Amino acid sequence: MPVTIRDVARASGVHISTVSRTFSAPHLVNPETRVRVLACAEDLGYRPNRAARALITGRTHNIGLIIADIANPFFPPLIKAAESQARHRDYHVFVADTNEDAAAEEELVHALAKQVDGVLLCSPRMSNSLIEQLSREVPLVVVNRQLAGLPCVLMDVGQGARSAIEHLAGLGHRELALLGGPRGSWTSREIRRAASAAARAAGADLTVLGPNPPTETGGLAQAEQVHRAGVTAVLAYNDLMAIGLLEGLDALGVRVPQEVSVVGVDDISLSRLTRPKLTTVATPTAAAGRTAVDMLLQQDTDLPRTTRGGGATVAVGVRRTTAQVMLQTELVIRDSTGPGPYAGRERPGTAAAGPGPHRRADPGNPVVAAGDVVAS
Amino acid sequence: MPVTIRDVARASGVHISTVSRTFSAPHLVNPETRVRVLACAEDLGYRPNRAARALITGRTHNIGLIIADIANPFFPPLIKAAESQARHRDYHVFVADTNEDAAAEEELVHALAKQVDGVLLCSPRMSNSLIEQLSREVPLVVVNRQLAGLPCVLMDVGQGARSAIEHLAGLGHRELALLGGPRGSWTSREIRRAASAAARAAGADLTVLGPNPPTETGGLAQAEQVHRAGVTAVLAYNDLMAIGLLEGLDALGVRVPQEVSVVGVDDISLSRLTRPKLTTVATPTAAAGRTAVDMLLQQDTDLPRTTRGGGATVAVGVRRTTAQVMLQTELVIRDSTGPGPYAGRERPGTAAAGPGPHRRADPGNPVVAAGDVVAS
DNA sequence: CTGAAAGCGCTAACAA
DNA sequence: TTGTTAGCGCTTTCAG
Repeated sequence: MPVTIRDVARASGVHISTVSRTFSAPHLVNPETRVRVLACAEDLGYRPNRAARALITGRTHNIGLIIADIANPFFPPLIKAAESQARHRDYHVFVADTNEDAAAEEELVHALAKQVDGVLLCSPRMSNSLIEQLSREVPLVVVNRQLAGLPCVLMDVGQGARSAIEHLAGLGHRELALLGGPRGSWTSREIRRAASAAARAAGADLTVLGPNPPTETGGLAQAEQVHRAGVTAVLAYNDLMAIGLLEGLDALGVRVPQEVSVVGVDDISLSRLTRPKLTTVATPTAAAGRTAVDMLLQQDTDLPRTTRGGGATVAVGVRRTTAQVMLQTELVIRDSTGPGPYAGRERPGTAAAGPGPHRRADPGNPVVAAGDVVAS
Repeated sequence: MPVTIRDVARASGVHISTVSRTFSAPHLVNPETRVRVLACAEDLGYRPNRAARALITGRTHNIGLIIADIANPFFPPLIKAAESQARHRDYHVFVADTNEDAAAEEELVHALAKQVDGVLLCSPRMSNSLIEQLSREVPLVVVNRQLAGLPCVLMDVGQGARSAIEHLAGLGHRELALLGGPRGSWTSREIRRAASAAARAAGADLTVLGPNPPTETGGLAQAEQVHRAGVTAVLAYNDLMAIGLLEGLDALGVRVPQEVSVVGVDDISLSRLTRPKLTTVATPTAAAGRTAVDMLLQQDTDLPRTTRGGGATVAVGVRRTTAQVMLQTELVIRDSTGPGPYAGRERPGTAAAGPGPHRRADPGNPVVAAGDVVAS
């Protein structure tokens, strides 16, 4: 039933290799033959079998996308952008969900390795050394994790956390808390590092609570702790946790932002819909997805996979280019942050309202323009 | 570099066909040989190449998942459940996003057809006849669309819409509006049909506004119309639109539920987070994903794909079983609905508060238990 | 129970 | 420019 190259060859009266060439190297075939073959292919509804093709070319034209949790609203825009970008370049995307489980990540990379030309590892939870090891099995691009020898797409959450803390300190908050993210998260460490430094610089205390699951429940569960700790402002690992915290504080009768200010990270679409609307550090998720795919496919074109004869695969020359791209983040000030107990004191210039609200601007297409290359 | 069946054969001193059997028909191989082969495979890190295998078996062990819009929060839980269920059964999932575009759907089915054993079409926008035609190219399971000859997973939004309208009428609303969904959506038609009938039965007027894009913006854009139409209660095609409407009404200074009641459909996680919390018809998205995958794989096991000799593919006997599964929905009453102008009049028994709030219960694993088979 | 051989759909030398 | 041939990694008859 499925129509193969042979059917087309028969129909157009040429050898199958001519049909093959018509699709994979059209310039090597006589224009007249080409149109005839194309016509036959068309009305037989022929489509090359990519898997069969992959067997010999070594390129599947598929990529893998490994995601910690598809249901976490942070990821869908990234998935969508990655899939769209991949498809524009004639690649298809396997999507796999690991449920935030490091072991599942490893297994998935193995399972997908032979079926794809490369894998995007998004917010991985496994160790750096394991990632490096896996990268010898299949080309990898890592999102939200910095690794020396590998191409990475990073979001500058450090800068974001700093802005958030400065915003809060500027509003007169001195007792701050940080709701940490999950164990193994590079993002969580970055936020913690930057937030601690910024708090110190601003002469504020920062209590770290966590690690926590990066979910609404995770935030909700810490509401009482936050309340008891007597802090007046909280930075959460992500918006989901911030929203959970909002709910928890509401249940405890704590008013936001009058008694406690809350800042999230990500700017998921939900954050404009809570009451109060969430102040948050916007991360360019869609751009990250596009960029990561670009980097993976770039690498893919650079690296010849197979050489005929002997069946041995020979890595020809080209060393992997391991650019690391850092995408900018931006503090979006909404309604969940307000003046703290020291407002107007000690830092007169900045205490009033902070800078005017920013709107998140999702960067456009170009890879390099989307961020700064921090290493290569 | 990639280790093949031949490497394992060499290492364990047997013929490649024995290695092959060790993996695809272990019972046909001497236990002692088997363990030896397995051991060699293990420490060489051998994994069968599924694409090569597919070439001869006719089964790729992949499925395709075609989604109108990954970023629409309705879909991620479905994708997650489908991917998880597929993987449990040793299948991988291609995910593709169509941006609500019917033409893209068709192209994607073609593009994926050869690489998968079947495709899940979720909330398709293309015509029934086209879907039927495509189903001759690759096994299809359709979610949120009813088609005579094809396996479908449906959610009983008709019942849901009826409950919603009855709930509103019971609260004393007589002037109702329906925000319709996108053109080509079966769900939208079902809701409209059921809502109209229920309104008529309750002696209420129902103004239909639409079609609309199934997004927050789509709902927001209709706020003024709703206000101007003078209705006191609105049923929206989905939660996203309902939430947009909430925002729009808020901007117009219209209070919910005091002046206008709003009901959504889907019960996306967001709906518990808006203020007021959204009353909505919960749809069992995760169960739909699982069920659809089950039906697809069931079909896949039923339908032998290839027969050796002559290379012709022969459909052997078995007719496709085209069960249609209808999953239950449930009205979840929260804070966006309240008494209307006729509260307490004319229908004394029901006007007060309606039935107590329900919590959405996501049905468990089993396919058939998850709903009623309405046809087969 | 195991080996030999053919071939899935396709591409890539090599010859003509 | 086209046909011939070998073979990608694997499964599956068919003999032995």
